[in-house]
Amino acid sequence: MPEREPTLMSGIPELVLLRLLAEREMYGYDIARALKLLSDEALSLGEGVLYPALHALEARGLLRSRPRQVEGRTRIYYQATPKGCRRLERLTANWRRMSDGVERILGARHD
Amino acid sequence: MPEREPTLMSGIPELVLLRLLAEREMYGYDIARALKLLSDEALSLGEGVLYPALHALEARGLLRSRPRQVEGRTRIYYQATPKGCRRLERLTANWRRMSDGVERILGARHD
DNA sequence: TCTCATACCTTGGCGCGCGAGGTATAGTCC
DNA sequence: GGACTATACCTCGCGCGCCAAGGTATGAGA
Repeated sequence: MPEREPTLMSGIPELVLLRLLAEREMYGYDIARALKLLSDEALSLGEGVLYPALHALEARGLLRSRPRQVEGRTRIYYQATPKGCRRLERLTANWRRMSDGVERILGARHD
Repeated sequence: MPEREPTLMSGIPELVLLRLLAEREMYGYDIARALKLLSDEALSLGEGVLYPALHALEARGLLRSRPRQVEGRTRIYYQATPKGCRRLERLTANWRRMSDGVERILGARHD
């Protein structure tokens, strides 16, 4: 299975989720709050993006989850696997490459 | 018609095309070469992206085209309209916002 | 009891990037 | 003349993945 690269762009959810979860365990609702805060609203993933993304990443072995009971509520904590961390490195490199490319085109005079 | 914003990401083709064509007239084949060169291969739009995108942008009134005969070949030159330029400004601002958001998340320690 | 915050989830639509494939002319090399 | 490359345009269909909308359930405070 060739593990297709995400196209040109989009794949931001995958990138940022792996980034957050490579550092510490978090649960869905928490992630949503953190993203909004950290990115100054720019990267708020709706729940219709967030949860399916988490499930898909787990199914691909990039995340691992465990449920925890906290104050009578069930939370599902996710965390990046080693495979997920390697994937994160690749995606980060892709992002930089692509982002630099856009900046070069936006920034320069081309006449 | 609310003229929907492109989602989270993706819309890079629209952004870079408008950027290039806001400055000077170019034709398809030329654009493809320029993008590869300027972005160091990172942003090479295949023809299956490029031409449909140009047509769509023209249909929306963001580009204007005129055919020219050069050395026995027909080239179709495109150029951004004023409306296209205004759109470019909006998209550029969106890109910065979103790009900064990603950088903030990639760059920081979150523990 | 009502509402708000917390916490999870699915479904359907559809935009759009992309690979693959198609047409045609001009020039070059043998 | 035939083959090949570069130039120059185009379309079609697949499918990924974003997103809005809607659904369930618990705990806390008014």
